[in-house]
Amino acid sequence: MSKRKANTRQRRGSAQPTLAQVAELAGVSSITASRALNDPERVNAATRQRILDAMERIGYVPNLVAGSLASARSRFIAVVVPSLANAVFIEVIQGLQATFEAAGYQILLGNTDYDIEREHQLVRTFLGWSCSALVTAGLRHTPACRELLAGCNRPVMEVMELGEALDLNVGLDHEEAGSCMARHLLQRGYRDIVYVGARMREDYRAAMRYAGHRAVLEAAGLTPHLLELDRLGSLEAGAEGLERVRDQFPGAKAVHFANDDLATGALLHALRLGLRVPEEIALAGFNGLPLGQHVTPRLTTIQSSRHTMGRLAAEQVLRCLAGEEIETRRQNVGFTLLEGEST
Amino acid sequence: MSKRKANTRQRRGSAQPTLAQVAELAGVSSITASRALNDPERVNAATRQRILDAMERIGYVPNLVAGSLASARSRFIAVVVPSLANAVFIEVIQGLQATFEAAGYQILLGNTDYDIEREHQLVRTFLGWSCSALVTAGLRHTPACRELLAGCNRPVMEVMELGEALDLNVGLDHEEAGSCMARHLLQRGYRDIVYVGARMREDYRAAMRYAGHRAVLEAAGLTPHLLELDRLGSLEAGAEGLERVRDQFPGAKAVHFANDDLATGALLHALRLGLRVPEEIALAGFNGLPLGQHVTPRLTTIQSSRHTMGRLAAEQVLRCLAGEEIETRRQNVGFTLLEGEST
DNA sequence: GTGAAAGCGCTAACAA
DNA sequence: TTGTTAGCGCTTTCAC
Repeated sequence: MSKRKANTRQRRGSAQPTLAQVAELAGVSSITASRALNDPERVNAATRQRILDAMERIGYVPNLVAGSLASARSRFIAVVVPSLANAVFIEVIQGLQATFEAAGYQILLGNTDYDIEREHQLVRTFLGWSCSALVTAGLRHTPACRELLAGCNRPVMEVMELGEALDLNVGLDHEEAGSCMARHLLQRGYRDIVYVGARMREDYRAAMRYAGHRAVLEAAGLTPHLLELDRLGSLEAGAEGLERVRDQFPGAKAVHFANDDLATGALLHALRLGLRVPEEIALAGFNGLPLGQHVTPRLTTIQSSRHTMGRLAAEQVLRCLAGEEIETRRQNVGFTLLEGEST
Repeated sequence: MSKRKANTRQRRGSAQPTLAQVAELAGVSSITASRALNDPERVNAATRQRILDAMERIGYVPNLVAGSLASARSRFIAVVVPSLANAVFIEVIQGLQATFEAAGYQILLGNTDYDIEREHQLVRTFLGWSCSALVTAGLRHTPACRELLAGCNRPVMEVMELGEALDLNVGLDHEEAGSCMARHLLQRGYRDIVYVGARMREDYRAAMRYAGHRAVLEAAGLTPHLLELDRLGSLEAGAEGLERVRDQFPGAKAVHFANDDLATGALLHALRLGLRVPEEIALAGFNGLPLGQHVTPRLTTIQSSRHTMGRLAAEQVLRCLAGEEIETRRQNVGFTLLEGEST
């Protein structure tokens, strides 16, 4: 055969400097260069400095994809939420992010738009990225998704509500929160009470709160009234809710809204209409968003600790990843009734 | 030597089914199984079905890390924002996410907490993940970060403001927005005007708006007054801002706030104090958040289109990734003055 | 339409 | 403290 024709076929070189090049420049093997980054203590200080200098010199950026493939772990935490339009999820994400990023983990964010099929698909994708753990908002999944989560051999954290969790669980009891507010309204003397929800098949935690609300009213011998809006919670929807309550339930004295967006929207709308709150109509919400606490009258609502929920969830997952023994796999962050002047 | 002792050292098997196993079960080679997923047209329909059945049967989840390493591309889009506490960034992210996810890309979200060193670090990390493109909020980066972005050979999109961008740019002219509001206030007859910002070294776009505001006032022969708060914008901070303006600038007739959170906080606080708006004090904001449009009086503000900004940015990046020729690398989404009753 | 071989860039395991 | 070797699971290239 003619000239030793190298059998190296063309390979798309990303043209990025590699660890091997760093190692060569520093006069060490690539594993030593690797250790200089990932396990600095195990490398001689002078050697390490030479390696770091070499990296600097050629502009080395570690290829994390290759590292993950080799080590079969990534520093990704998958976070799956149903919506980004709701401040509540954003705050949970903030709590998660601050804690995970401080520990060197990256968040891989997925938005299901309240579609559990989409959730399943996102979970598959994230598992395909070898994420270290998964955090999902809520306990409801498709059977296939549950199976995937149960068998993935990674910490799985379900936040927001409490219940039969797959693995770890941080949240609050929404039914109890609904009851709490209903009891408050009864205690204030209201009898004609309407609960207003928005897309409760999707926002099923609002339906749980309604269940608690309803149980209290029924136990008191009252008829629960329900109005469901066909759009997600917003100030706009709250205004519409108030209009429709006045139309469909003219005798209503109090309205228990599924969340603060709705309740504040209704409250601001009432002020616009010149309705006296709570004299003519009392309004209550859920979440304890800052907004409701800045309007006059202040909104009566239930304070949930979203940031804490995120932080606790992240801490628990990190503990799990560190191999620590987890004693309490379920944590109840509770809630507080904020009595404003709107009831 | 004794028995053919297999020289296979223990390797952490992730124990997950692999494409090779799928292929074996389906009686094809692994590359065919790969094509059944990534390039279905090139595989015989019956064969493809056999492969998909096999995947289903053994619960195959594609290892995207391995795929990315082999192909040197991921379906990640890095998105770097300075804060998640600000609704504005959330809405841009929503616009980006909806568009990118629909095109099969995942968002890798980074939060710099207004620290451009942290931004640099995040950009390195994301490049290490072979992200397909990067989106950053703003044009300000460390020199090293600029260099990294300029040389990374991927689409780089800078959103929020307009200017000397590295590659692609979608945003609005903040200086002009500040001028626009200042002109509005002058036109309404206000002369004693205070601009209230919050941490403007970090939120430098607020400083740009102030520059526009200031230029208009100076051109009109008026003295610009500035009050800077040492915390990020919030309803709470807005209330404090109003207090401090009344204290430090007793003659002030109008307050131009750097954003709607501040302005609405001030407006709600004024209502609480029983101050008449705009008779005793006029208040204006920036962003056009729903909140300001639901209070009475409605807040005069500037509407920016965050969702559109995100969508346009994503569309532009996708076009770039598809290899299309980009004619306009800079897009101005503009803004609209919303005249409420607060001025 | 399908397959064989090579290797993406890194790290685990073992060895010195 | 450092190095050798193998291979993570997939896709590219080239060949049929």
